[in-house]
Formats: sequence, structure tokens, C-alpha cells
Amino acid sequence: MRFGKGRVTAAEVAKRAGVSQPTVSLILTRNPNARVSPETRARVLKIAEEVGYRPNRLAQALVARRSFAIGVIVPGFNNPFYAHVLSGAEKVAAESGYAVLLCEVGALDAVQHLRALRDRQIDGVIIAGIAASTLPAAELDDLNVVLVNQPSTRFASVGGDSEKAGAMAASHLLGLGHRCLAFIGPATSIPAFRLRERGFVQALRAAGLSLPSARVVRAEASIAGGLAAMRRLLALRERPTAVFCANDLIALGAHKACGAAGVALPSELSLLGCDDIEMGTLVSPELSTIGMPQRELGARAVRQLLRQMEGGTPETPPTQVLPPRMVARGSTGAAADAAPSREGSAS
Amino acid sequence: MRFGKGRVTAAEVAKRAGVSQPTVSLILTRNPNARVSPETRARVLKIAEEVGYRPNRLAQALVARRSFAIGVIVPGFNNPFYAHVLSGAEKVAAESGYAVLLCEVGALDAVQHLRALRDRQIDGVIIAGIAASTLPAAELDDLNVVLVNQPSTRFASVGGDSEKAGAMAASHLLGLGHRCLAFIGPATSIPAFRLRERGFVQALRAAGLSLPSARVVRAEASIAGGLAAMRRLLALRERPTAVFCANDLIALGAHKACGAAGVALPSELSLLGCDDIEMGTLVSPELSTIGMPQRELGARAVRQLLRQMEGGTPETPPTQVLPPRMVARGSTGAAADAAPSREGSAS
DNA sequence: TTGTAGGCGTTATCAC
DNA sequence: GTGATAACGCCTACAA
Repeated sequence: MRFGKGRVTAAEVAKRAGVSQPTVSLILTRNPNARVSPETRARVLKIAEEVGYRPNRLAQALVARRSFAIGVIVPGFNNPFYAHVLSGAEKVAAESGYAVLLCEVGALDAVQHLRALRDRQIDGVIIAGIAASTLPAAELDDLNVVLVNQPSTRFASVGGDSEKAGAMAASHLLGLGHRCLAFIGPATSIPAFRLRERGFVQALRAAGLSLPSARVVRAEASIAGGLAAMRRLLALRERPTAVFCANDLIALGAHKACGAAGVALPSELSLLGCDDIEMGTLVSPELSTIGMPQRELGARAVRQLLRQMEGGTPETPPTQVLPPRMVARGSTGAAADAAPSREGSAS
Repeated sequence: MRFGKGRVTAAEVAKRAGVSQPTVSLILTRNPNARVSPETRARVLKIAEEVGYRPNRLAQALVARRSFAIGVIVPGFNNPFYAHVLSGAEKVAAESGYAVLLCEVGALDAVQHLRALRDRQIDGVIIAGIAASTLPAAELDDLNVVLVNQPSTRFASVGGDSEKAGAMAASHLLGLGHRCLAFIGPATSIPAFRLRERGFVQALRAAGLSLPSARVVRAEASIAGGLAAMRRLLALRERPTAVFCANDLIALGAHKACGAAGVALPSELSLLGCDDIEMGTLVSPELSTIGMPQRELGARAVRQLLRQMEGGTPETPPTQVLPPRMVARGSTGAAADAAPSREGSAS
């Protein structure tokens, strides 16, 4: 067992340097304004260096009443989307001296994770991919919170513009001349998915098209879900000529279903995803998608959190909305039986 | 700013219950053996419940001289392999009441992360994908360490049997009748890659084949790396009929290069990866690969770490080696100009 | 069975 | 300039 073994304390340094312990602390942390004689300072610094003294951040946390640690709650980060969000968050946090406590919803649910985090005196928490509205209000209201990809009137949030992404999808496909469209997405409380769907549907409606319920198919937000959903779509009497999927994982499953069914992309069917995960460039034809700034979301979420922690929670929670970008690749193309009316790319 | 705001302390509960603070502590932590009158216990529990008392784990950590937190250091977990390792690790840790401090090598390097972790009085650390031999010994020797995927005489480790994986790859391809083989892998200090290569090369040698240096091509362990490497291989005068890649990311890049060059898999070329990441099933033909138990690695690493922390570090560091499994899919097939001599699947 | 004293390693507020 | 002294919230003795 190697726990608090050989760690040197400030008291130890103080003893060796022949000064009091608080003096050591003074010199090693509250640096610039420390009014301490040069020779004392030099001596203490030298000894601290020699014995390899490092302040115990837990002890610091106890008195400062803050831990310089944040929690990040995600729903399974083997979805590359969250892996990137997480990565962006970790980077900024690490640069700022904050630790990241990783919480994947699974063994523990979000509420349990929140409790554990708060017991550890977390300074703030980032929640991605879990609808904050499904969490008991009490679990959050003494916490600094930033939501990822879900606008909220109660908390700060940073997200891609999901509704616009949906609209861009519609615009892209309509621009390619498609008129018989379909949508695959999860039946979920996660706002990003709902908004993508809404943006898509409304843009179609604005163009005078409706989306019959037979061409809105529900699927788990995974490859398997997309695969099954696309099979259903392909079995339809009136098969759509273009399909927008709520995320790339679904779209890749759909892509695979097309391959298996011998449906050629994009000549027989146009397929459009959302997120722009790297996998999309592996399949052939490469997946067209609406790119969301994944790492940037994580990075900004942490910056926003830090800002709240320093400056106090503002009255009206700030909402950062980042623009999606159209990434047209091989899986979308002109409708077979219609000349493209206009260029489909946007943003 | 909402930091140590309204948190109730044990002292507060004690006051309300009319007992001393240690009594509260006694009842709420060292549960079963606490010899305390039923009525006192009931009263304290009731009050604690009412005011929502939760022990401050930082304070506990300070006196216990252990934090019930572990660090996990990974090199970019947007490689799905590490995402899964991480996920397995988080699950076990969370179930055991441990926090996971996430460290991605990037903004901070491994040594800086280690220092930060140790300042936070981490109880142990899991290191994946970074060669422990490249770290200064001093940074590790007062720590509980478990390595992932790299055997070590100094530290405990859990890993897939990389050398065997390489041998299985050779056996599979040889069994399909291939005689002109190639390897793509990174020039790295990461043991898993070296061992996969070694296992592969030695198995070939044992079969009387050699691997000329022209057919060993170095590539970054990424899709882009694999793509570039395969291009080089395809440009060779004597093009190999089968290629083993050090991991699936490389193989997927190679897969893409083949697609772009119009090289048909598996009829013109067999392609074999290693790891078995989900992406491999998205491409067509699906990627054959040697499966490594990714989440299991993470889970076992944490269990091993917990064991070390409870039971003390054993004299000889335990090494767990998990068997890889052959996952034959569509990207490997019989050599064009040779009848398969025997079935290629193994283990 | 329960309360009191002391300490975990730091920082903050004072006197000197 | 520097050193006591008192927190921070909890736990481990030991005494009552």
C-alpha cells in the first residue's frame, strides 16, 4: 500500500528552513505580493525544491472550499461525438489547472453521479447528452452547470445550432431536387435530436412539402438503430429519394443497410448525417453530413464554466450557439428524376 | 459563485441532534460496528436525512490520506480503442465508489499529468497507450500503477496478448494461402504495437517466410497513416497479397486506399486489422480483425488497482494477459494463386 | 454509550 | 517581514 507515503509537507519544509509553516505557504502560493525578505524566500524555495515539496491540493481545497475540479457527465462516450466533446473539455480544463472527473451514465445514473461529484466538492459540472429537464431540480441548483447541446432558460449552455442543422439538411436535399424525403431519429428527450428534427420538418413545410409519418422512422441513436430503420424505409412502397438522419451513427447504419440491399448511393438514394464524425469518411461513398464543432463544444463549455466560477453566475444564463457547416460528400446527389433547382450547400 | 455554499456539516447535524460531532461521524460512516444507542442513532439519522447531510469526501480524504480517486492517462481517447478501455475503467471505478480523473496526453504531457494527479493525492493510476519506459522512474515509484497493454517487470499490467495476436494474424493469412505478406505499423515505443509486429514476423519466420523491409511500412497509428502507407504498398512492384495492420484505424485507412485505387478486397488483397473496433463493420467488405477485449482491459485494470490498494503491492507485479480472438470478416480471403492449405481461424 | 482533544495539510488574520 | 493562532470538515484516539 502506497498512500500518503513519503510526501513532504509544508511544515517539514518550514522546519528545515527554520521558518514557520505559514511562511512557506506564503512564499509558495500567494507569490507576487508576498512581503518576505529575499534571503528567506531564496532559502525556502531552495529547500522546497530539494525535498520536492508540492502542496497538497486536497488540503488547499478544504480551506478554499473549492476543489479546482469539474465533473463531466456524458452518456457513453464511445459515441465519438461525446469523445470529442470530452476531449475538448479535458484540454481546456487541464490547461487551466482543473481536474476532470469523468462520469459515464451507466453503472451509475446521472443523479448518482451528481451526488458523488458534489460530495467531492466539485466546482462545476458539464452535462452532455442528458436532458437536464429529466433531472430533479434540487440536484442541480447549488451547482455551477453548463449544458452541452441543449438550450435552457435555467442554465448556461453551449451547443451547435441543431435547428439550423436540420434546416440546412432540408435545404441541401431540396436543392438537389429531392421531393420525397424521410427522417430517421430517436424518440428521445435529448433536445439536440428534437431540434434537428424540428428544423428539418419546418424547413420542408416552408418549402411546401410535408413529411408523412411513414417517412419519419424512430431508431436508437446508434449504428444498429440506423440499420434497422433504413431497412424499414427501403421496404416502403413509395421509397424516399433522400434521407436525413439525426446523427452520423444512424446514418452510417443506414449506409450499411443500403449497401446490403444493393441500393446505390447517391444515385438511388441520398443519405445525409449530422455531426461529422471521422468514420463518415471511411465508407464509400463518403457520408455527407452537417458538421457540428464537437471539440469546440467541450472547450467552450469549460471556458463558460470557468467564467461562471470566477465571475459569478449571471442573471440570465448565457447560451452560446455555434453554427453548423454543410459537409457535402459522396452520399448525397441530385435526385434521379428532377433537375437540381439550386445549389444545396449552405453556411 | 456557488462554491461551498449551503452545505451542511457534521457539526451542524450534531448540534441539532444534541450530540457531539464525532458521534455523527460514527453513525454515518463506520456503520455496522458502531455501538451507539438505538434512539441516538435514529435521531441522528433522521436529522441528517432532513438537512440533507453528506460527508465531505475531501475532508475525509485529508485525514484518511487517500482520496478514493484514480487517474487514467490515455493518449487521445478519440481512438475508439481507448474510449472503450476508459469506459470499462470508469464503470468499475464508479461502482466501487472511486472517482476517475481523466487525463489525455495533449495539452499536458504524461509527466505533467502525473504530477497533477499526485498533488491531488490520487490513490492509483492507470496508464494506457503510453510506454511506461519513457517516463522518468521517479514519477511513478510512489504510486500504485497498473499498465494497460504493456507487460512490465516493474508494474502490474493487464493487456491483450499482443504477440499472440500477431501470430494469429500470420496464421490466418498463411492459412488462406498467402505467401507475399506485408505489415503496416507505427515506429513507436508503445509495446502493444511492437509485440503485434514481432508476433507476426516471428510466426512468418517459423513458417519459413521472411518479411523484406520494403513490405514493412511505418505509419502513424491513424486512418490517415494507414491510408498513406497502403498507397506506398500498392505502388510496389511486387505487391503483397495480404496485409496485416497494427490496429484497426490503420487498417481502415488502408481499406480506404484500396477502395480509392480500385483494388478489390479480398480478391486482390486481403486486409487484416487488430482491435476490433465497431467501425470495422461499417466498411464494405467488413474488416477482418483480431479482437482485443477493450472494455475488459479497462475494467480489469481498475480491479487490479483496487486489489493493490487494499492488499498492498505484491512483490512480483501481476500480469494479466487476455486472449485475442480471430474475427474473420469479409476483408480477408483465399490467396488468388494458391489453394488454402488449412483453415485460418484460430483461438 | 458518548464527549473531548488532537491532528490531517493548507490558508487567512492578525499581532509582533 | 515574520510567527502564532484559528479555521476548513472530518476521523481516531482516549477519557468520561
